[in-house]
Amino acid sequence: MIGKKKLTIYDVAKEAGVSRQTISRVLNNRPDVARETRERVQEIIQRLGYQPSQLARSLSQGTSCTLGIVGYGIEYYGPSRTLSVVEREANEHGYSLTLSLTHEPEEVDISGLLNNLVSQHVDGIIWAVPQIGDNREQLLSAIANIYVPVVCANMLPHPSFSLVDSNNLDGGKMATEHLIQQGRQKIGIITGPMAWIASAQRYKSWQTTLKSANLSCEKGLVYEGDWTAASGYWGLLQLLRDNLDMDAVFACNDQMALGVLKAASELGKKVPDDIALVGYDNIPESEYFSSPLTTIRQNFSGQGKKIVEEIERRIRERKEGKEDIAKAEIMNPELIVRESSGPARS
Amino acid sequence: MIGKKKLTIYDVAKEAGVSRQTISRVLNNRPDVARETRERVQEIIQRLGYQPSQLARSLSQGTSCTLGIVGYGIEYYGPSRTLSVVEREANEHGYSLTLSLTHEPEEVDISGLLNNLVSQHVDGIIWAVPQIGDNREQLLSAIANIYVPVVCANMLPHPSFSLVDSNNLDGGKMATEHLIQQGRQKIGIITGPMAWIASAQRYKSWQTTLKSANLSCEKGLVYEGDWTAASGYWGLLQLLRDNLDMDAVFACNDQMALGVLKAASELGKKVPDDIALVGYDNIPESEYFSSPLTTIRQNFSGQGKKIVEEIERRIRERKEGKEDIAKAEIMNPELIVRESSGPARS
DNA sequence: ATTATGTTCGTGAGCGTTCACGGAACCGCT
DNA sequence: AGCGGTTCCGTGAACGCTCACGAACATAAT
Repeated sequence: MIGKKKLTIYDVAKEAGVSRQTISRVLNNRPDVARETRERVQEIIQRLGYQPSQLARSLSQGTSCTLGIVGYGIEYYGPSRTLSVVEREANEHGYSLTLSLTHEPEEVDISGLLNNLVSQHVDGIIWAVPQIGDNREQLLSAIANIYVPVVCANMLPHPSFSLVDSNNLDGGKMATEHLIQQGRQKIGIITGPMAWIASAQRYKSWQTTLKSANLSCEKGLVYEGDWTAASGYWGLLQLLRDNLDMDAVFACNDQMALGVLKAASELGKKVPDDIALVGYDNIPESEYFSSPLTTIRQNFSGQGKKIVEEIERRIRERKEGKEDIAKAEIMNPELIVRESSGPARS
Repeated sequence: MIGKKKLTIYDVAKEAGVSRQTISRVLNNRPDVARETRERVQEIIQRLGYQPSQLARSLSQGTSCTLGIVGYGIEYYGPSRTLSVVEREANEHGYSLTLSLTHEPEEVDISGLLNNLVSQHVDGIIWAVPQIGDNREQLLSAIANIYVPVVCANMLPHPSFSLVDSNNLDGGKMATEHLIQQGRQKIGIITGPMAWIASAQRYKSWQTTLKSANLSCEKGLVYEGDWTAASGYWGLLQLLRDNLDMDAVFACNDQMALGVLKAASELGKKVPDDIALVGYDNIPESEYFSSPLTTIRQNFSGQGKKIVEEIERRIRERKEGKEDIAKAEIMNPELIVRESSGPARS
């Protein structure tokens, strides 16, 4: 259909022999149009295949029914799940999504990103980039010049934005306590990059939980990974070299746990007999690892729902002239027990 | 920054004591502006933090610098990789992305989806939903009413749209031939859902390759999975029950291959000694499976690049008044040999 | 001095909608 | 006949920008 021009409301009006405003009224289900006229217009719209321009509508109404979403790492399980759910929910609420991705989280021009979204008149912004390094500060200063509501995932809370997050402190605690309850005495940890707040929190929980159980949490039991299976593999090698008697590992995501399983098997260590293992995320594959993985499940789909609900609420309240207040919601993760954290060899 | 109104070009013009057109010229780097004026205006824009409305621009210029992308299954590795690369490339070419996802590919209103994108005046549409069931026919009839270029990933070619795909026939052939070369005699297959064209193609290649090697490809060697590790697990159980002497399996994605590994280990079958295994996709984890996975790598990042290049070309050629012709590009996958397909037990 | 050539800038119109207003036609009632 | 109240519909303006045109002025060429 090359060269065919887009139909406008005028074309429909001419065809129906009425004014553009009458067409507009039909399109928006307004009263003040005779039933006979309405039906005739609807028929013509149908026949011509006319589609009103959302663009012109946005300009005229001052609201675009579009949300901007900034994401990171959507090739990984958590972020892509969140994005998927957010899209579905947004759609259900009548919103389209404009997608921006940060590919290298460090050197990104956050202010430029957000301004770009604002220039497209998005009604709200979802910031789904995890807190890494100082990007929270940058975000805060960028938000200061923005007049649409912002909802974040995976940040420390702040009054300038709404927050929906999963409780990493709780998750880390559950994982560690579970290993202790299984009778493990020397529990190592393979963290994600420490610049990630999620990593830091899980690590901190591991530390405090061990401390209060009077177990060792010395530096030698910590390996900083980078979320990849490779780093889990090398992590276990190093931890075991330094701690021959280590009998459990908390891998801060499931991919690294996979690497741990591989390394253990190469070293002739049995999981869970010799080494108990807990992961994080509950990726669908984790149940089918060589030792089905005990892990922490985050409620990504619930998080996605909350995110959209929250942004919808703030947009609505603004429209009604209320002062919208940012809310924070921290969701609880859940321990999924499988075989990888079974009892120690007797 | 609640309540602050968005600045318009008029605000800047008033502040600078010139007309809106002069501001517009500065914004778009047009000539016909005195250097002194230009610098003064730029300074004022900076100081006020003025951001031109992309919306108004789109309406006025008839081009939005926005691409629509329809995706499916972004919680899986391939689609999310593609999306990520496409976003980056689009950005580099100055395009924003409007994201739509189909969550249940069967009952989706394709025409409505595309019309929705068109009503937002996207300059082009990327259809990144795999061919499943009769969605290609639906897509074709929807495209007929659309006047922006469409580029598809993972479909059978057609003159109505450009195509960037990975060669599944080749991939299936490489996998199967490799197993034959390794001396395997009875090679089963665990496919994805047969409604997916990708599944059907990989299956077909498996079949013809075996036939021309005079090996069995009977129905009993085929199990239709659903891409999940679970289906790989059950698939191997069933295949081995029906074929005690089966010595190799082609799992049509890496997740299912993981399930196969699990089932094999439970049955006491060694991989690759008793059963050789080849997967498909080369997900990052596959190297760390209990037996490092031989698999077929698709060049997702190359595909993403081609997709954006192609749509950019068609948009450009249209703008120049040329008649843009749809192109098709089928990229070759690559065999990655690891241990899971090693030689048979002597 | 006159004409041609640039340079710099402003004005009207238009992109495709919706909003706010007002007008015409009809009804029933006094 | 005159009045108020509905019901239905159309016109001007606005959203924020760009395009096409032309005006004003300065400079250079004849």
